[in-house]
Amino acid sequence: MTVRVRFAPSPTGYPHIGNIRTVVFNWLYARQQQGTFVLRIEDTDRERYVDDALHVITDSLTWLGIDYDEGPGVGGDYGPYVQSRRLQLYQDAAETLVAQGKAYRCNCSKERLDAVREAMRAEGKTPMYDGLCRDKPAGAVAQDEPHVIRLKVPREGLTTFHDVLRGDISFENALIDDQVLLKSDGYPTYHLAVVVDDHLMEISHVMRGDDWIPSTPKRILIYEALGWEPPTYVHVPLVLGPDGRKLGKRHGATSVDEFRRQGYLPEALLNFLALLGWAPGEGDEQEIFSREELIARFDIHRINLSPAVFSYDKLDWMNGVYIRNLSPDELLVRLIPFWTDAGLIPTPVPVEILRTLEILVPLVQERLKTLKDVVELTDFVFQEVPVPTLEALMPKNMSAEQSLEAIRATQRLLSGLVQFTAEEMEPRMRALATELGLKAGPLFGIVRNAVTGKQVSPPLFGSLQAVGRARTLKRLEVAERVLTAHLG
RNA sequence: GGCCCCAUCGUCUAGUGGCCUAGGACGCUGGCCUCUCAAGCCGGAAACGGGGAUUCGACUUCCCCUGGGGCCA
Repeated sequence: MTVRVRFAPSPTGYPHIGNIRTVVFNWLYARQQQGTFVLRIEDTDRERYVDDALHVITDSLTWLGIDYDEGPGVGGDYGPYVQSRRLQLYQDAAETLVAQGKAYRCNCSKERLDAVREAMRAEGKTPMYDGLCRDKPAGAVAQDEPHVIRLKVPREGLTTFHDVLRGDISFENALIDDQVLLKSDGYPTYHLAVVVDDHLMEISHVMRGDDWIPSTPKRILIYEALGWEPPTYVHVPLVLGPDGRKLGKRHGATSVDEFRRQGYLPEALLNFLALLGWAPGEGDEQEIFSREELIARFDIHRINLSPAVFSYDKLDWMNGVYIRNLSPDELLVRLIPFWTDAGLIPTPVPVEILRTLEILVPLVQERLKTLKDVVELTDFVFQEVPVPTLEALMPKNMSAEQSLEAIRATQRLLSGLVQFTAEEMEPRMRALATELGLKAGPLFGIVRNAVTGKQVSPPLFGSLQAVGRARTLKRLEVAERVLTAHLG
């Protein structure tokens, strides 16, 4: 059997990271089985429609490297792939069921439905439609008067479906409402549209969050009424926030686009998501997987059953691993947008600044958890730094006189260098420390504070090289003045 | 509230009756390295929710409870 799976988002905004994890599972399965991955847009809820959401969705998928074989923009033999252009198909399906007596027209008013529900609730029962129109003779509600079409759900028995991961799951029909299939405006309800589309698009596996389990019997009943074979269901666990609740807006960064802007690498995010609820097992302890390895090794039968908490800590670690594994050239390319977005460098990047960036990249590579971290780490190269405080210039056990002497000696040393490079500086500065009777640490610390304006910086001499001789000396002068002023 | 799903370190997980004195990873933590911070290396603390049943033997099978989550209202 050919595997055909789909991602069917509503165009209501940025795809959510929890849903994307499920998309990753679908996509990995499709690629591994050499099946087809379909993108379908479920836009029948016209009120929630967000303009341009389609692009947001496809951009997110593209960025993550999730490609699709059929869908809006790429075509396919099962189109259209946008539900609002398939309305006739849903109407036909609903009318067929009415003609066969498996569904019926219902013209109950909203007021009556509310009253019915209220009454049932008062009795302590689950509010459901009472079936008034169900028992009317066929044709009692005319086709041209406002009405909805409801499914005639069996009043007794069980509806059972098979889930690949959990086995058979059953629900009592008596608890399932005579669900509306077609609304009075001719639009399908969500479940009817999905069933019709999945069937017509020959979707073989429906892999979705397990929060959909309770609605599955409704769909099975529609399949049965239409005489169609349901797909294979794989309900995967939800992704939870750190508070143990279904991951949502309240948990901060949750859209793919936000992760991109925060400086996560798509390959790291993909790796991380694939491991949320899945592991290779069999004693294998590998955690870093390339895209190809994930495709080859993914196994839907090994998807965990329990929900997984999204760990930003682990994602940060994994992102750092991926950053360290990049070549310096590749890292530079990925870093540039973050420098420009922060306003530290102009676009396009002038050649002399590019040289500086090339110096910086190896210095920051193993210090980055996210690409965005580079901004805070290297801003001193592109901006003025604050005047250093006295404390910053006076390490413990050092007097102001000693500090001043150290800074003046450093100024002389750096001005005299033939080449202003880290390689030239380091051995001489170490020798200088010895001459001054200091350890390297305190001396370097003074210079670091004076030139970078920070207690913590990338390796000192590379940083000085990036700042350049003129500005380095200027900043040392400022520090010198701070100390002379203090000494009066 | 009704129905449904789930249950190994704080988190992600390995484990499918004896290989478990429960393994790995993140995080936390002690140390080494070291110009700061990282990275790297070595070490540590940290879990089978509870009770029955099956079995010579249960993390692993079954039942109940508890807990968490979800859907509907």
